[in-house]
Amino acid sequence: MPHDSPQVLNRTELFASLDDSDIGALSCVAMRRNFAARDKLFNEGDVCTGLFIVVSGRVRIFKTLPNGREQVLFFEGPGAPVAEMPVFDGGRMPVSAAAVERAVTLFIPLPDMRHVCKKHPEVSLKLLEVAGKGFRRMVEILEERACSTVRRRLISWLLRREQPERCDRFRLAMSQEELAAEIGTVRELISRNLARLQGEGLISMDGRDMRILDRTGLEDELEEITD
Amino acid sequence: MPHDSPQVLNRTELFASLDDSDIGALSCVAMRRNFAARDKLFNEGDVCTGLFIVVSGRVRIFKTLPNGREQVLFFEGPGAPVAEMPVFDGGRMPVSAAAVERAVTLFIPLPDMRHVCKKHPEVSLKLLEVAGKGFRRMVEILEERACSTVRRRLISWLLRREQPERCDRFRLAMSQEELAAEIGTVRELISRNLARLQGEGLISMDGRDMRILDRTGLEDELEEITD
DNA sequence: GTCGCGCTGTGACTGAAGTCACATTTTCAA
DNA sequence: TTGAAAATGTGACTTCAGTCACAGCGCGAC
Repeated sequence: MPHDSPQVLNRTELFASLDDSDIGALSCVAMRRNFAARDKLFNEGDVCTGLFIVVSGRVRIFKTLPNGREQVLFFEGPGAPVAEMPVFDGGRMPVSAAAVERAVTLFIPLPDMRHVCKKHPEVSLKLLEVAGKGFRRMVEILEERACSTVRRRLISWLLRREQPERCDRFRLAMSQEELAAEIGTVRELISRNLARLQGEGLISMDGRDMRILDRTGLEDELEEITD
Repeated sequence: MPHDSPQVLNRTELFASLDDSDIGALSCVAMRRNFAARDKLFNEGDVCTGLFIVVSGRVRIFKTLPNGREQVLFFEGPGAPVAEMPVFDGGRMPVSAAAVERAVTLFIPLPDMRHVCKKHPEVSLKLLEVAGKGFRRMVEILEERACSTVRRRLISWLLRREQPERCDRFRLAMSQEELAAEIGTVRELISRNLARLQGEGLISMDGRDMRILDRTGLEDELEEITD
């Protein structure tokens, strides 16, 4: 059912500036692609044939390291473009992408995308904006990995993972293995550090049900100089 | 002497597609800025007011980590744009840049740059291409830092640092301190690892004069599985 | 129920990275 | 030349990440 694509595209930041006829044209070439949880959108090394727009669900962008471990780079939700960057430099994908949960996307083939960019310079500017954010995120990851302990990264993750204020209880939506990948370490260290945080009275946990007991205590620890 | 700017801009990949009148217009707004060795072009956190085009000399792009150490991200030489990425997302600079040696640049203010991009969609596409390369480089750095030892990174640096084939002798153009920053470690480990490589007969050194004795031996070691 | 399997907790160990302190060498300017 | 500052070499030590092995535990399939 491609007839609802215009509504979707309209709402994306990327194409917000396009008029109806152009949105319509885009909708015609955009292909709906559905993915089950954990399905791959593409793999590192794949030739880049176009970009995806997330319609529903979330997509995990990650890099598989030579030692077999994974480093999660981004999560993208509805409205966000995926794989936008390497589209324009002709190279292969440097990272992989997989659906976190069942996800729907629109796939826009590279030639069509180029065409839109030429016709609407604002779209290129938006893409550059997205690229900029991606770059900032990479710098952030590098910084975190370069001089932060697993404990700090875990605390930071615990604090950042929910936006609503008084949401100090939540359920871990993933295995410790997966959490480890996101933070850039191994399962055992997650287990140990969670246990230690619990022992120190900073959090409590029952299975995957977590509770933050001393939010300010955790925040304070992040403030301390890293050195 | 802004009259030679057209020649310079003409030769950059970024503006190669512009015609003479547009190059001329750009030249008029481009400001020549000279930097002595080690001068900063800009600092992390600076507001982004435009982009630089390197005319001569080299520029080092780096991130200062919270623990006071530096991680070098890129070196940019003549013709390359610097700080192109964050220009378009309105944010502040996430990284710093400094001249390696005496350097000349052209500074193009943000509004002018935006104007050029709107008028010449190809320039945006080129910028996206540059951004893509930058992203790949960041992934590469992340990969290297995440699962490579200092020894491997050092070997890799020794082998990659010169393109001509039979150039197994060369002079270290920087202090061990600076090399450490580039590789992402500290001086002492550089010193130790160089000493060890020498002890193993893989290289020899006399002060900063280096010689690669067993290139294939070094290459072989890089091949070995990282795990 | 109970068998099997994936997930989790933990102790013991290894090895790399980084810190500190200090000795030694180079460099370069007066 | 020489004297101070910068750069380098090195031993001893600490900390932390990661590995291995193995012991529960929870839960669904049958």
